[in-house]
Amino acid sequence: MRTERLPTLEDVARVAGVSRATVSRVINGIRNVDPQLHEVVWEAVGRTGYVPNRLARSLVTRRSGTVALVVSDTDSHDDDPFLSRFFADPYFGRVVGGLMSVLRRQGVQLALQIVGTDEARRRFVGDLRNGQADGAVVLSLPPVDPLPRLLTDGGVPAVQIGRPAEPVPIDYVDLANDTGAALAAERLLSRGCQRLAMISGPADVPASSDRIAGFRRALARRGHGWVPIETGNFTRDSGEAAMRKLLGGDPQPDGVFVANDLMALGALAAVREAGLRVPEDVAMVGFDDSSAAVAASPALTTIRHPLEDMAAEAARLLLARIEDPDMRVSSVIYEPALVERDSA
Amino acid sequence: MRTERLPTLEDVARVAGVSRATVSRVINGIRNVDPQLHEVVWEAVGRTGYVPNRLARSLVTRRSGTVALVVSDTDSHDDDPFLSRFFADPYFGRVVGGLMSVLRRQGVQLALQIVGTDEARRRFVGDLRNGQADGAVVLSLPPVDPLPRLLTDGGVPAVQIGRPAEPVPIDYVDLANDTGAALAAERLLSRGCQRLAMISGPADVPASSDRIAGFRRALARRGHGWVPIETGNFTRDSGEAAMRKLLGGDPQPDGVFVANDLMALGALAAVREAGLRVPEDVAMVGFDDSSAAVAASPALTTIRHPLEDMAAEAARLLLARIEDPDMRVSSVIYEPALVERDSA
DNA sequence: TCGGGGTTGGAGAGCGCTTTCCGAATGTTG
DNA sequence: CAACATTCGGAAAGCGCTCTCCAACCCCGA
Repeated sequence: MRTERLPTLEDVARVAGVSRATVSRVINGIRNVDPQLHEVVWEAVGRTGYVPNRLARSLVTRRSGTVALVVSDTDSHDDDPFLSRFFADPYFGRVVGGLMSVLRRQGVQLALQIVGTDEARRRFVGDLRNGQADGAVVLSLPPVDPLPRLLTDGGVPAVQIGRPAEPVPIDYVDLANDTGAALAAERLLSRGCQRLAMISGPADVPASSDRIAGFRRALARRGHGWVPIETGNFTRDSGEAAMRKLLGGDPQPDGVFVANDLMALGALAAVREAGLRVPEDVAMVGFDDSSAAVAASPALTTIRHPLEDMAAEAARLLLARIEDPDMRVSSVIYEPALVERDSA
Repeated sequence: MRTERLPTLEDVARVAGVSRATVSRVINGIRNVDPQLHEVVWEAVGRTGYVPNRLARSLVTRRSGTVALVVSDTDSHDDDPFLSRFFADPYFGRVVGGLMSVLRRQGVQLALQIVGTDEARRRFVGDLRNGQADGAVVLSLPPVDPLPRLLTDGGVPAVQIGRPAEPVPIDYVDLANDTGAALAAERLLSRGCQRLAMISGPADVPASSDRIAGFRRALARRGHGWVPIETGNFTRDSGEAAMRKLLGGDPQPDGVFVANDLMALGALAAVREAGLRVPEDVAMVGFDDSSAAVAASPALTTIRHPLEDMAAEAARLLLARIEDPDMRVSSVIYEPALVERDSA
């Protein structure tokens, strides 16, 4: 069976006794076709087991029925351990799941791309302009990423997940990171914590700086001034290290907002190591509501965000822009929620 | 910039003052081309910003430079909550990461597909035979899946991750699930547990039945007879329920092997609820070494498997089969390892 | 000087599909 | 019944590329 040629339009046409053009019309549901012929053609399609060749079709229509999910990284070469960690994190899968939930229904395919160099980005944009995919969902790893600009300049429909660090006229969906941080601050305050602190992510990534800003602003509004902030890099170990530093400081914090659950896991360990209890001595709220939050002990009070919904919206936005490239550039911001558990 | 046509081979040829054919030869690195012309052509390519149109190229070469990662489900229709859980699980991402680590290096793209119905499967195979992708990596969700057979019958290069439930002449990579279970059994035994039990996954999925068989066999070899086995479905809650049943039984187990970490989390809760301690009263070993294992309290002793490596090997296997479709069908089995932590 | 073998590069035929353009057939009206 | 509008289906021109032929040309020995 291997090498046998698949039936083409031509074959179906022959079987149905009509021309290629007619078969094409029937398959694509263009009216102007006698209902009788219509039926004859469909039968021939069934009989031959014909499956349209998407490649050939795309070549002429300039529509591929595919969108690309592009992970944009900088200077990453082949064995980037950071990338591998990125894929292992549920974040990636949740995005894919959210995208798929809407794309699938529209019969749109998802192609995955990683671009780690400027050359790769250039080719990627070229491929899209060549019709390889109809648009792109962008996942930026580095804080500042040239890709969104390249895409918009190239006239490629694109949606970014997460606010772009630099202003670029691109559609995006994002989380109200500042609101989430404020939620955390209020939680800590309302349980009576006096000496707050924060463990943040890298200050140059937007999600991170928004969380810092939101936390600070919420405290300021409640009359609290400066608070110590230690910077981690979203890994467990960096959270542990940061917490150690915080605990060694003066005053020792009695309430900590940690910018993601993974770091909070490390922070929890550091607190335990110091012989202190959570939440009695140090209250803690995380961010993400990852599976680690439930597994942690004590279970983590944290901030949940609807990543699947966000990704689904990104897909819808992208589809809309593909349909109408002149649509006004827009962004959709989702609100996070506090999940109360045992750590604060 | 939006609608401007991209340069084609023809354009490059005109700029370089040669024929289309020559440019094609240069781009594809076919010798037989005067070094001087070679240079002229490359310069023209640079000057025009030419990017080959993959679609057009694939149409004629019947090679797409793409492989498909297909998630095969049955009777799943649009909003399958199970599917969404599947994507949120690190399993999916780790597979993608592993695949990408080798595909990327070869300049091969990954396309993601979900097929939930027989019709979808049929079209999928048709698309592949039409050259949409050069091969497929199969991830089967249901215990028995018609897709592998369809693929091999259609002569489509394919590799499955995980042993197929029914014998199908398809390449696959798998984990020595039985060895992993045996490792768990030995650990429990060697710490002096007398009354062992197991919480398994659905008995009809191969990974699950292999773990059951491995566990039973290891115990038998050490002279232990029948042990109670409760069946869960790999979710946290099912693990909790199963553990409750086990604890209500007689004799009450003092050592439990749980077929994945997520269920172990639930089991841990059930033990705590019963007022018992882990590992003193009940020792527990999980499976997967997921991030939940570290976060759990006590941290889970568990079985680690090299999923990224397995996926990478799957990619290599697939590439090899694409290269040589007549290659002997093969499978690669990976050995798991015990990760000692606090629960056993 | 001529002919043979080996290179090079161009012309052109597709890959499988969509879609414009037209002629034929049918229906409608005065 | 002529004149026109309307519907329908076929022929054929591409979409951008690869690759098989084949003609032109080179170098060499006879």
